[in-house]
Amino acid sequence: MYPNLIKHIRRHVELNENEVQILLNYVRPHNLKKREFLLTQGQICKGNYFVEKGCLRMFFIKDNDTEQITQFALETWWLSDYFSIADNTPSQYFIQAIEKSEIVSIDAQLQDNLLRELPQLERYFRIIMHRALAASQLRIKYMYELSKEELYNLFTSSFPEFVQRVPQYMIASYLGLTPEYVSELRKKKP
Amino acid sequence: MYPNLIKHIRRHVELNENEVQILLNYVRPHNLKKREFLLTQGQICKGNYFVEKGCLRMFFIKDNDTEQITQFALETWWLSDYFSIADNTPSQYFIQAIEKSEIVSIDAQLQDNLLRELPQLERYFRIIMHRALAASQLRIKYMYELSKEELYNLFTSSFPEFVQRVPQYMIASYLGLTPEYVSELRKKKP
DNA sequence: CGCGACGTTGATTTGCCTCAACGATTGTGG
DNA sequence: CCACAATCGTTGAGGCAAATCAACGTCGCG
Repeated sequence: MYPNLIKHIRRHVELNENEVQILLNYVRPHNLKKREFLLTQGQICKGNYFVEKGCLRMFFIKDNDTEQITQFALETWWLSDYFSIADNTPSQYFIQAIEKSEIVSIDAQLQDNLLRELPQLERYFRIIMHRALAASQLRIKYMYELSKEELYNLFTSSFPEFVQRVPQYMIASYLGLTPEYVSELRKKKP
Repeated sequence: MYPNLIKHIRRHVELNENEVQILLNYVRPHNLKKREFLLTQGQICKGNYFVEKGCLRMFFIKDNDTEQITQFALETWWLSDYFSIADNTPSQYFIQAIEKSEIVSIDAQLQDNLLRELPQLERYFRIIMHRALAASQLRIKYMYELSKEELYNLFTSSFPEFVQRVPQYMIASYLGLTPEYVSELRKKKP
């Protein structure tokens, strides 16, 4: 049951079999088909989502009616609208499965109870949030530092397997450039 | 002693007088003059910095030798290179006082011991990291969503008092635009 | 006073977008 | 299993937001 989640937690804190059972009372499975949604704009984001298997994207709609992807999540990544969860405010985002996916969620309402029962998870989630924040800081640095072309080259050489897995226009969207321009860049250096 | 820090922690978790004393064993004051540095590029970031009074900026140097500001920190904000702390790797950043400032730091090496002595701080820092991550997600959304002009207008109308406090070229740098262009925007709508 | 830090102005350039049109591939209902 | 429509990627022409470059005003401070 959720081997990736349990393994991931145990990489950071202790969790015996009994405690695993307690945890399981608080989590919910979501088996998603390709293109199925976990969250849509206007809803309050109710969960923190862990990818057991598959792949998610988070995006919002810009004024010109195009989708702007802000996050991907692969196996063992957590994904959520942390602003909506923190302030209990309607989300601006959609979260959608890019492919058939197995997701585990922890309900935001119940998370406090869970953390009271298993206090070591305070530590686990602190570490997870810390790492996510580090990643976010680095990403912002790249956005300031690199041209669109450099961003594209860095991303494709850092995640070659991922680039195979998802359509090109999603990579383009995530990097903040147009599909047309990605095409131009690909022609440039094959 | 550090009234803002204690008050800030107590806004999120319980902390009695005895526990405050324990905390004080782990924190260090830094009284900074204007332009003094807490961190310079190449050092491993050793602390998480809380602004009791004053104002910090974090920046790195781009290839064209210009300073790129990535973060400001005002009173009651925490600031650090979370990547350098997490991976114990040399920082790419400088952290500098913009004005005379009183900073409190928690040493990264000792933080684990502190958290073992005061486990409720696991919760406090989880919440802090969560909020910082929410802010970072929102900022990335704005970077994708808004033009430079809209970014500038949003920032100046959101933080009018802060805009008075720091030189204009720093605002420009943080928003990723040139001082010349800020000048043009200011002329446009006074 | 004079020098360095800060802001402004205008001319020119460019990275990347927009728009429109056209292949190639995928998948789906009849 | 084929027809045909989406979906996805490519190409080229033209345009614009914002950068670069250079030069000059101005203020505060040692």
